Order: sequence, then structure tokens, then C-alpha cells
Amino acid sequence: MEEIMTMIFNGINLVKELEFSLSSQEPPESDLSSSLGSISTLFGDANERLTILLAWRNSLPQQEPVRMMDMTMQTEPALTQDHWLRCPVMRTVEAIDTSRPRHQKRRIIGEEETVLVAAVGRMEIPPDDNYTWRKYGQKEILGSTFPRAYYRGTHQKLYKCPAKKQVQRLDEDPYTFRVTYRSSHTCHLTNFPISSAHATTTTANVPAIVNLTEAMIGNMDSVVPLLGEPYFNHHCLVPGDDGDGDTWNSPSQRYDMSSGPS
DNA sequence: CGAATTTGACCAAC
DNA sequence: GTTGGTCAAATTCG
Repeated sequence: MEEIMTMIFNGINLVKELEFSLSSQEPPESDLSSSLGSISTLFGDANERLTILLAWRNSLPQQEPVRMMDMTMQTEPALTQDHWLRCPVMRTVEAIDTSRPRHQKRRIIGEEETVLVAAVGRMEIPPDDNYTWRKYGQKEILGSTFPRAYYRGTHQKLYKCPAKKQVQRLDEDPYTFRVTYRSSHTCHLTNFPISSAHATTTTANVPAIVNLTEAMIGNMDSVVPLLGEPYFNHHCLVPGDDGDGDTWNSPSQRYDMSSGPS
């Protein structure tokens, strides 16, 4: 496993170098091709080994699930602090038991997706995830230094979208946030036309490294938080004027997780 | 002034 | 009784 992580980190370093060379100058096409080839090979090999490893582990009885978060934090915690690096932690899909009354559904959570999101630079807020969320609560969590914030889609009532998320700073690394998305989005872009300008804006907000890394990893299932729901099926994806008259709140308001323990 | 956030209270699960 | 998730009144912001 250590070897795979090393490969991934090496690949990320190559991506960083590529990103730097792209931002500082226009490298020759041959260099670009060579660089992309190296990155592709590295991530491809890592993915292949990981697939084999997972298949092997899954064949063993009562194995603990592989948790990317733990591995990342143990091997190179500083890495996540520099970029918007998302690591899928776990994905659980459970059917919602509609036969139960509301108050008995606490543990029946439907879809849940947890990702780690590194703060940009040394800011105490996670980067924008291209959706508008409305904060509806904050709680001190036992055993956690930082409070957990609860968000739901800005247009939850308008579109009856059940999407929610929880944001919590990690004790081990205050510049990394664990973001848990709950419930699938019932609001779809087909219900709410967006302009191409908006679409451009949203993708432009995502640092290049994320797109590059996603593309290189290859295993689309492992990057569901990046490319699948909830990222592209939410009305709240649209920044700024989304047509219903309301406005975006500032990232600092949406992610005011800077408060420490009380 | 409308919309979003804050925060204490409430409620159900454990 | 404790804890996590949500509600809603009060407050803040643009």
C-alpha cells in the first residue's frame, strides 16, 4: 500500500510541476506530451495496483474498508494543505425506509458521501465546491476540536432538494475539512436552465490540478465525489444570479469554521 | 428590507 | 442522560 501511495504522491508532484510550468510559461508541445505521458503512466500504474489490492482485500473476510483519509494523513499530511485535494473516504448507500416516522430515521441516511477537502493555501475555509449552500446549524461534536456545520441547498424549499452536507475541520489538520454529502439531489439542471456563461464560471473556479488529477486517476468510481453527484446535479451549482433573484453569500459566511473550541 | 447566518432549544437515537 | 441533527427566533449583512 505504501508503494501505491508513493506512486500517487509522485504523480501529484508531477502534476504540480506541470501546473507550475503552464502558469509560468508555455512549454513546448513535446514537453507537454512527455509530461502528460509520465503522469498518465504513474496514475495508471497506481490505479492498477490499487485495484488488485482492493480485489485481494475484498476477498478476505471482515476486512476493514480502505480509508484514503487515514493513509493520506499518515503518510504526507502536508500534501493536502497545498491544493484542493479530494479523497473519497467512504460511500454508503442505504435505502430510505419510508415506512418509519420522521423521528425514527436518524440512522437511515440514504446516500452518504464523505470527502476530504483541503483549504486553499492557509485559509481557514475549504474551497468553494461550486454550489450554494445555506447553513442551518452548527454543533460542537464530542471528541472534535472544531464544531460541525450543517448545510442544505439554498433552493431546498423551491425545488424540494434534500441534498445536505456537513463540514468539519479535522483535529489532525485544521486546514483540511471533512465534507459529508447526504441525500441525492432531486434538483437537476434540466429543471433549471443555466447559461453557458455560468457553466464556464463554475468550471473555471476549480483549480486545474483537480481536473488533471481526476482525469489521470482513471477509476471513475473512485472519483464520484468529483464528477458525479452531487457536483453536477444541483441547482445551487450556479453561482451568482441564478435566476430566482437571490444572491450568493460569501465563502467566508458559508464556511465559517474558523471558530475553535468554545 | 429581504435574505442568510447564528445559536439556543428541542427531539429522537443510543 | 448524552449526543447528533434540526428548527426557528434573533441577529447580521448587503
